[in-house]
Parts: sequence; structure tokens; C-alpha cells
Amino acid sequence: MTSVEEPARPGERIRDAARTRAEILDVATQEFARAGYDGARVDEIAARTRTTKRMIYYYFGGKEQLFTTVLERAYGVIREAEQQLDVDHLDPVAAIRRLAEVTFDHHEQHPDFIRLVSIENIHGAQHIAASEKLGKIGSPALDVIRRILASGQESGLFTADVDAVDLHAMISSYCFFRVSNRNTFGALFGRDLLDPAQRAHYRAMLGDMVIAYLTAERTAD
Amino acid sequence: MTSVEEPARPGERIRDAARTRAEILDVATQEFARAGYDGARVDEIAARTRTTKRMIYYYFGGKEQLFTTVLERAYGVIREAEQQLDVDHLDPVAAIRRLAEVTFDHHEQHPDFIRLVSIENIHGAQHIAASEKLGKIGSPALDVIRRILASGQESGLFTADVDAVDLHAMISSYCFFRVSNRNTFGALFGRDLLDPAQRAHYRAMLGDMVIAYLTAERTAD
DNA sequence: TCACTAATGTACGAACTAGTACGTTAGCTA
DNA sequence: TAGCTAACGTACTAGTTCGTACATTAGTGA
Repeated sequence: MTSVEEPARPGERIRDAARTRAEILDVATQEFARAGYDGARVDEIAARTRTTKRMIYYYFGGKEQLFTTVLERAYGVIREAEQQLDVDHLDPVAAIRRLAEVTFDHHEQHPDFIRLVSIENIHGAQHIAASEKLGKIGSPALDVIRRILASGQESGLFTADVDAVDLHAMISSYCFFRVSNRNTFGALFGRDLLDPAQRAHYRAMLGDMVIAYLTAERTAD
Repeated sequence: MTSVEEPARPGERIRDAARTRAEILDVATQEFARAGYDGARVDEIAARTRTTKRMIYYYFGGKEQLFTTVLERAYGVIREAEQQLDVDHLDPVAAIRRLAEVTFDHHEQHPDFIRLVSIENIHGAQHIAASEKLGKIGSPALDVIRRILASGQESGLFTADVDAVDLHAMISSYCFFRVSNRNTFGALFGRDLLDPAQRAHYRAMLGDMVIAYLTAERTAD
């Protein structure tokens, strides 16, 4: 998230379109993540900004488009993180573990993103559908997975029948659930999935799981 | 879900507290699952019922308590399904696969439940916390997992360092994600995780993953 | 320096929404 | 069958919430 925090001496009123826009997006991200789409209040977003509600409509058109823009920016952040990923120098097993760990870390570090995605799912992904940007930005992580899989399968380390998108779903589900379902899981089972003391344990567990799946000999079917 | 659908000849007005209550819960479940807690409309729930809004407040006290009761009932259904589970006659590997498959099936068959849990997570699991019923109903599935794990570890089939709650989280995350994130995943990757043609594939993949994890020799750490 | 426009602020309204005051009736029980 | 109460319906209100009409000013280019 591009956070904005110039001091802005009180009383003085500065015009800065980019700053105002970014500040609205920052606050809106928090507010939507906090309360959901319908629970979020446009007035509340405005109040926590150095500008007024009028500006939200000026820059974004309305609550719906504001949420779409918030989503676009949140997905942009994860896409950037995935693009940083460089595992070509590692052997397939180490590479896939590294990918899993980076995914794990990113989910943990961006709970707001997880919440926004959960909210978007409740609403049928309608904002993604309405967004031109989000329509066809494939995941860079997918390309990485494809390369690792191809290399691992070629060398015979990995079983042959694994698909990149499926593996991505497997890794994502584990990382996502840990954050998205933290509250109900904690309430029902008395265990905090985000407990810092257990972090390394869960991180290793994910890697072990994925590698075990990829290297196990499958029973005939 | 205990669905209610007596014909109830038009014009005639029958008094039936249990039926009215159940009908409100049925409709409320759909409405909350459809639109989220804040998106759901009490008037809409009432309108789709053969009774009036007044009755919602008569029986449940308010929107908040109505949602809590909806949640309690939804969790009750899954707990019942878990209690049906009988895998004691199977060997550990078959038993754990069976457990995974039953979990898989239940999630797929109850998308409304998944949505309600997602919604509850957005709101910090506050309704679970407020509910006496939901406070301490452990999951029967957990007991089953504990027995299978103990048996599998004793016989040396499974690695020793796996915890029941962790394994439950692993299985749940896969099953949950497939339903909860169907919309965004489909929109971003063009693949429907609930495609009936892929159902068997994903079901087998889960079992393979869990068994691979449980039977793999762990690298020293 | 003048004028023009992008950027901003104020005040308000129309529609919605949870919740309630009050009145009515079915059906059971004494 | 009289009366009592659980069950139900109608109509309304108070407060909220998204959105906008209108007024204003900072900064830039001619």
C-alpha cells in the first residue's frame, strides 16, 4: 500500500490531486477491509481523510467504483511481489518450497488484502468483472510454478500429472485460510493460526505438504 | 437445513410457531449468505416469508441474534454430518482419505454454510463469541482425526509429528477455499473450482495430498 | 496579471432500514 | 363457552447513508 503521510501544517490547505486520491484509497482499503462492502461507510472514509466526501465522488464516482479501485491496487501489490520472485537458480524442490514460503509470507503480511478478496467473493467477484485492469492480469506466480513443475517433472523428481493452476490453488488455499478463517477457527478450536510462536511451524508444514505431494508416487488410478 | 414447505392454502391463516420460526431461519440463511450481514435486509427476509417482519423480532429479538441463530443451525448441520462418520473399520490410510472426502463433499454441498462462515470471519467471529451454543462444541471430526493419527503413527505408517488440529486445518483450508474463493479464482484464472467435470480430480487430489504429507519421510530439521 | 479550470468545501435531500407501538385473532384450557 | 395468552399483522418512526447542487479557491498558462 502506498501510504501517504505528509505533515501538512494545520490551517494551510494544499492542492494535491495525487495525494488526495492516494489518501482516500488508503483509508478506503482499511474501512472496506474492516467492515465489508456494505458495512463500510462512505462518510467514515471521508472523515478519516484530510479531505471531504465530495472528493470521493469527484475522483472515483461512487462507492462501488471506489471499492473496485481499492481491489485493483491490492491485486497490484501482490502481482508486484510475485514478479520479484526469482527461483531459477534453485533446484525444483528448493524452488517450490521457496515459492510456497513467499506466498505464505505475503498472505500473512497483507491481511487487509485477504479480507478484501473474501468480501469480493461474497459479492460474486462482480467488481473484478467490472474492472478492465483486473480482467486479464494473469498471475506471475503461475509462470514461475509452470517453470518449476516442468523442470521437476523432466528430471523425474516430481510426479507427472500435476497442473500449475491446481498447485497454485493448493498453496493459496492453505495460506489464505490461515488468515481469512483465523477468527472462526480460533473461536471454535481455541488455536490462533497466526500465533507468531507457531509461524515457523505452519510455514514448514506448507512446504512439507507441497513437496510430499509433488514427490510421492501416486497409487494407480 | 430443515426446509419448510407446507402448502398452506391461500387466505387461510394458520398458527404454527415452530413452522414460522423455521421458515424465517431458512430464508434468513439464504439472505445472509447471499448478501452478507450488512447487505442482508430484514425487510427482504420478511417479504420472502409467509409471515411479517414483526415475527422476526418476536422470535429472535433482532438482526444480530437472527444471524447468530442462523450460524448456530449451520454449524449444527456440519457437526451432525461429522458424527455420522464411521471409519474405525478402515486402515489409517483409507480412513484419512475417507475423512478428507467426506469433508470435501460436505463443503461442496453446503455453499451457504461456507459463505456464512466467511461473513462471520469478516466480522471477527463476534457472533460465535456471543453464542452459548457455539462456544464449546468441539468438532467430532477432530476426535476421528485423533484416532486415525494415533493408529497410523503407532503402526509406523504415518510420520510422528503431525497434530490433529493442524491436519484438520489443512483439510479444511483446501475444501473451504474451493467454495469460498470460487468467484475470484474463476474470474482471475478462468477456471471454475466447482466444475462438476473436475470434481473427482480435485477430490482425489486432496486425498493424495494429505496421504503424501502423512506418509512422507520428513527432512531433518 | 488575468482568466480559466482543476480541485476542494458546505449544506442538504431523498431513500432506505432497523426497530417498535399498538391492535387483532386463533386456539387452548378451565 | 368464556377468557386468556401466544402468535400474528399494520402502520409508523427515528436515524442513517449514499449521493449531489451549489459555492469557492488555488494554481497555471496566455
